[in-house]
Amino acid sequence: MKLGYVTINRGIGCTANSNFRLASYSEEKLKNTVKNNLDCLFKILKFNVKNDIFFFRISSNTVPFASHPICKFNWVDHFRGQFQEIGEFIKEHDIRISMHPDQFIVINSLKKAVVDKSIKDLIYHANVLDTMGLDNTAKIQIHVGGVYNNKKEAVDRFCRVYKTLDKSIKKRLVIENDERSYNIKDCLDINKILGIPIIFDTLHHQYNNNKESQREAILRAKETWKDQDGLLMIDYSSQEIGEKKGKHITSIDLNLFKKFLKDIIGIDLDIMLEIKDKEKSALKAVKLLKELAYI
DNA sequence: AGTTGTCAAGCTAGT
DNA sequence: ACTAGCTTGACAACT
Repeated sequence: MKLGYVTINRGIGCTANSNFRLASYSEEKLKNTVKNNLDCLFKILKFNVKNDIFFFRISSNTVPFASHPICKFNWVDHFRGQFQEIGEFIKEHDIRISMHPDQFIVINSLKKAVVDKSIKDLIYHANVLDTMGLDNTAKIQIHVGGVYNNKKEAVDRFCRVYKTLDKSIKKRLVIENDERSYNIKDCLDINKILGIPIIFDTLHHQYNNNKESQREAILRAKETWKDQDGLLMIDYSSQEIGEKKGKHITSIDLNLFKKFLKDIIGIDLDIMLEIKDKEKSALKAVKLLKELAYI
C-alpha cells in the first residue's frame, strides 16, 4: 500500500504547477515555467520519499499549453534530460505516479473539435510519463464524460474513440467513477467492453452508486487492474461538513480514515488523498498507517 | 503589499 | 436560452 497527495506541496516553498495567461505566451516564458515546475516537482518528490510518501499526482500544468495550437516548442527534446532525471528518481524509489487531465478532456463529446483537443491533451500526458521513462503502472485518470441524454450512445462513443487512441495512451488510461453521470456500475460495463481499469473515488461513490457497498465496489474495481497496471488506485476524500455536496474536506479526519481502513481490510491498494491541505494530511495519514502496520 | 477579477478548454442542472 | 457550479489555484491588473 502506498499513500499520496495531489500536485501541490504547500509547505515546500515552490510550485510545480505554475502557469501563465495564454495572452502572455512566449517560448521564453514557457521554458522558464517548465524548468521551474520540474525543479519543484523533483524537490517535492524528494520531500515525499523522506517522509515515506510514495504516491504522487503530477500536475497537468507541468508544461502549460502543451496541447494548445500556440505551442510549437519541442518541449520533449528540450527538457528530456530533466524529465529523465526525475524519472530515474521515481523508479529508484518505486514511487507510484498518476495524472488527472481536467474536466475539459471529454473523449465522448458530440463535438469533434472537443474530442480532437482531448486526444491531443492525452498525448501530452502520455508524453510526460513516457519521457520520464515510466512503465504502465503510471496512470492517466479521466472521467467517462457527458451523457447527452443518451447514456448508451455516449458509452458507445467513448468506446469507439478509445479504440482509436495511441498505445502509449491506452496502456495508461483509466476511468474514474464520477458523482453525477457514470458510477461504478457504468464503469464496469465499459470495462467489460474495453478492459480499461477503473479507479475508485470514495466521495463520488457516496453520491452516485447502485446501492453496492463501498467494499464491494472497491473489490469489483480491483478486478479490473491487471498485473502490468500495478495495484488498484483509489481517490480518497470526505465531505467538508456544512459545505456544498462534493466539496473536499480541508484536513483529513483520521477517525473517518480509520473507518475506511477497516472497510478495506485485506485489500491492497494505493490511496490518493484528495484533501486541501495536501502534504499535511498525507503526513498524518502515513503516521497512522505506520502505527497500524499497514506500511 | 494586498486585493480582486479572470483564466484555453465542457458538461449538467436549474432558471 | 442562459448561467452557476463543479474545484480551485494562481496570474495579472488593480488599489
